Order: sequence, then C-alpha cells, then structure tokens
Amino acid sequence: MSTETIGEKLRELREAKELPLRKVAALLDIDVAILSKMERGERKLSKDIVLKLADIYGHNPDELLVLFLSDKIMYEIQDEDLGEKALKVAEKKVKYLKANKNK
Amino acid sequence: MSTETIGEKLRELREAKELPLRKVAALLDIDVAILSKMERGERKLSKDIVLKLADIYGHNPDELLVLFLSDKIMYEIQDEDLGEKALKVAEKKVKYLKANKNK
DNA sequence: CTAACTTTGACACTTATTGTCAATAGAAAG
DNA sequence: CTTTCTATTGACAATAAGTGTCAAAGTTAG
Repeated sequence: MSTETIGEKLRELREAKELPLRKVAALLDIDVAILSKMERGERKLSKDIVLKLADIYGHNPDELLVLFLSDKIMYEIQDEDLGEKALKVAEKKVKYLKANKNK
Repeated sequence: MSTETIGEKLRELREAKELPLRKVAALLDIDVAILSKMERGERKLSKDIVLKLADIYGHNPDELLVLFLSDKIMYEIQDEDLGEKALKVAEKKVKYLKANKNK
C-alpha cells in the first residue's frame, strides 16, 4: 500500500527492527515523546528527521521522502472537492517549470 | 496558461475590471497593502478571500480555487527532485480515500 | 508486582503569520 | 513643478502555529 502515511511507515520500520522509541530518539537526539507523536501523525516531521531515520533503519531514503512529501500535499488538499484537479494542475506546473528551468 | 499563480490571475481579473486595489480592498475589508502583496505572491491568500474575489470579479470560483490549491501544493514541493513522484502518490491517496469514503 | 515501553497533556519558548500604519515611489493631469 | 490617485515597501505589534522539555499516566511483558 502506498496509501499509508509517513508516520505509519516509520513505525513499521522501527518495529521491524525491534527498536524502542527510546533508542531511536536517542540517535536522533530528540525527546521520546516527539518521536512517538511523529509516528502517530500528531507532530510534523522534517525532511532532516526523515533522512536520518532512513539511515537508521537502512531504508531507501527516496521512498520515505516521497511519502513525506505526499503527506504534506495531502494535508493541503484534505477535504477539498477540487483536490484532484489541483493535483493535476500542479503536475502541469511542475512539468512546465522543468521544461523551462534553463531560462 | 494554467501555469500562472493565483496572484497573477487575480491581478489580471482586477485590471480587466479596471478596479483599483483601494476599492477591492474596501470590499474585502482588508488593508490595501495586504491585497497588493497577495497579488504579487508576497502574502498568502486564504480560501475565504479567493471566494470573495471570485464573487467581486464575477469569475468562476472553482477555477480560482484550483489555482489557489495548486499554488499551495507547489509551495510544498518546490525545489524537491521527488516532487512529481510525490504528486502521483498523492493522487493515489486521494483516489483511495474517495473510493473508501463510506467506510 | 515490576520494569520497560509508550502515550498524553501541560508548559514555556521560539518562529511564522497577520493586520495596521506610514513613508516612499510611480504615473497621469493640470 | 505640484497635485492627485495608485501601488509598493518596510517597520511594528499582535496573534497564531510550531517546537522542545518534562512529568504523569497508560500499556504490555515477564
């Protein structure tokens, strides 16, 4: 499933390694409470934390970053009827920018 | 072009009607400075303001909302190499949620 | 029960966002 | 050049949002 959130994915990875929040939080040098909340989507993650966790869990960082970014996108369009249309327009914009990045 | 920003579009609409910032700002009950900055992308717009402007300019609100939302999305993925992938994953998530909205 | 792990909520602190205002700049008209 | 209307800019205070820290309470396994 790619419908899971970055938090859910990170919890899966941590539990697969059988690492307690305590140890991972220590490696990240943050409070256990914050990491707990991040995994449950109660606190926002940062790109920096996501990359560090990819390293700690030995997981592909790009996959986690995509989940992280798509979560941020979902947050912007949640409950919006026009969300899907907005995503398509955003794709057009990205492609347009990529095609004209030299200018 | 759908590559324009919501701010640029709103300025176009206002100038097409030959309305000064002063008058539109009065209708919105906000400061002229804020409206000026919103049109130039220096301040964030709110959904509420966008809808009021659609009404003032007699323009399709959905089209403006899509531009507004896609701008917010673009802001989240700007400068990200994985932006396009994240958009596709977000689309999947939206479709998944829509298919399971009854549950 | 005890011990390790996790969740929750309160709090102070910092950063971002917002509204208000006045000064400045630009263009058109007399 | 001066007046007038319009738009931009930057400073400021007020508010909201995000962050880190801590302790208490809940959960689970032995």
